[in-house]
Amino acid sequence: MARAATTTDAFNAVAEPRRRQILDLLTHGELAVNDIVERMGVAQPLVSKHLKVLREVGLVDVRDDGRRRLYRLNPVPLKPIHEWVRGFEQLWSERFDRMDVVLTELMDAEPMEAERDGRDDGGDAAQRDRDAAG
Amino acid sequence: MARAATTTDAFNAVAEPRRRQILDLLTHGELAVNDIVERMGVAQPLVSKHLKVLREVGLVDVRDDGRRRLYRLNPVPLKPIHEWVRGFEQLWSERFDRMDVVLTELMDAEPMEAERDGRDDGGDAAQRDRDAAG
DNA sequence: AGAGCGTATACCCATATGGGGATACGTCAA
DNA sequence: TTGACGTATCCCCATATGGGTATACGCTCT
Repeated sequence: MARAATTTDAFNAVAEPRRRQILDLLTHGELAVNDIVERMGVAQPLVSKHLKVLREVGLVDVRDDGRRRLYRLNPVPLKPIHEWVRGFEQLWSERFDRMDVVLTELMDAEPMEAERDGRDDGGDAAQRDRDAAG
Repeated sequence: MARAATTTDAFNAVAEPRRRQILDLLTHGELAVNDIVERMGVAQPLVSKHLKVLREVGLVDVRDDGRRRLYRLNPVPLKPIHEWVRGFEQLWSERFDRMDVVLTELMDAEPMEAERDGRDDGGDAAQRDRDAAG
């Protein structure tokens, strides 16, 4: 075997930068292939291929408009990704939790946001038993 | 060219199911390669390879423990992913239109937080002008 | 019908991938 | 030191990929 088909799930579909870019573009609303081609500056066939992948994963919907095809974003398949990553969100905040050194590190590394507010939404894996760690 | 190197960014690293699985496992705390091998039931070299990728992307840290190597999760590189996907979060709720139905849904779907506290870190594309959509 | 535009496909290539098997390397146990 | 264990690497393969170019398909307009 080689690698799993990219067209399999959103995770793979989104792993490709150009595909992400397309999704970003579609965020602004429906776009015809050519619009995307222009905005991305890549060959049309390329765009069509990427769109195909996105279509197969369900990240975009198509609509015929005369001789054009309007693509529309369908963010729903991103949900699993969001959910999965969300499980780790607390970790990169809580990393402090039982850390000590880390605190220092963070202090001068990124003093910005992303920590306070003890949200414990649905972190499946994440905090389940991070105590088993130490 | 072929595809971009998987080792390039977290997006790619995480596109591989096994790699995600490893990260999930590491959620419970440090693990030696063999632990992972057992829990996943795949060949050891395979695991080592995946770990290498994860290492290169910074998703795991290694620590030497005698003849074992303990791997530890480092969720930080997931942040960009989280942030990117988060930009779409609203969309898959707003999809119905933009605020009407959604409001209701939000009400009883996630009464929690997750948006208040005006962190607007990386919501690049997403809501920028979803009004251009209609 | 014919011309032209917009898009999808087909085909070809180079390459990185995930996986397998064997093995080298480093560390601990005798 | 020798042997066993734990892990990383090496080499090999099949395959899917992203990209390029050419072309086929579909629709619109004249």
